[in-house]
Amino acid sequence: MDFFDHCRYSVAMANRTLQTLDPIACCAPVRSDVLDEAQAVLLANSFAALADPIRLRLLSHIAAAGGAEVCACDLTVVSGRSQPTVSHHMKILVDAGLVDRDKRGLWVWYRLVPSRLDALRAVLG
Amino acid sequence: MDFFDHCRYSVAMANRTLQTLDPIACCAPVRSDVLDEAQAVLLANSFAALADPIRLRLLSHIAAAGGAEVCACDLTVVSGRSQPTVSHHMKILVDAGLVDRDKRGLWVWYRLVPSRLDALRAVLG
DNA sequence: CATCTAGATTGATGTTCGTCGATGTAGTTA
DNA sequence: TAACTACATCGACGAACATCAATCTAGATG
Repeated sequence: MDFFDHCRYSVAMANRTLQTLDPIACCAPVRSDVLDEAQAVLLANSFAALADPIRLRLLSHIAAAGGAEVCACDLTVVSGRSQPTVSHHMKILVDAGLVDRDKRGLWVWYRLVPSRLDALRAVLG
Repeated sequence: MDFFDHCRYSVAMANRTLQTLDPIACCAPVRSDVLDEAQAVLLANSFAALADPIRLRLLSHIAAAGGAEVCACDLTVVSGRSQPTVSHHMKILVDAGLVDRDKRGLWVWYRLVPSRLDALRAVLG
């Protein structure tokens, strides 16, 4: 089975007409991607920050503050994890640009970065 | 430093007025989350499917087909990975509900599930 | 100065993940 | 039937991750 058999098969099996498409483009083994390697790595890193239940709940808690800031001292209770673990997860959220960190005196305050979430939403649209 | 000192400190340091807010709500150590544990686990699983550069490029390639289907046989070249690795990643995308799988004859065809991506977008908004 | 406190960092441990060669399986071809 | 093909699964390996006790650091307090 050669290249054009492959094309014909795809047409028959997909049960669609391809008259308006270039028969070469329809089966080209290499197609130019929307995402290049570098973009994919950056985006994957952002989504990885969201790929943990604890971080999602921490983020949700901060988001629920409605633009106000949330004290780090409350987050251990919210997440049910130890202080070092919460600190670790918050660092990941801050590094991903999803949350801003501000230390004032002994306490650390976090607030959402809505533009960063908007950017991720745009990627999914 | 007691509970109310904590409140006063937060007010002073945040340099914001809190007249319109309940002083107890402002510093409540436990606040009801938007996401409960179960929701967070489910969502984290979906985002984890997007948290890999290879999977993002595979998804992007399928999305670039504009609603049409893409043959699995093209994806090894697109991703630059071995056939078992691609199969592994596509299973994760299918299990996450982001992609539909259809085997016809010897070939497997994938297509995007836009509603699933929309659902994730809604979570970020 | 010494003491106390909130949070970051370190180090160690068990788990999960990405990867691919080898093999299995369903479907096609001759 | 036997040979071939496209994809899935298995098994193993190294890398990355989540977790927390112990420790460090910066800032406040006395």
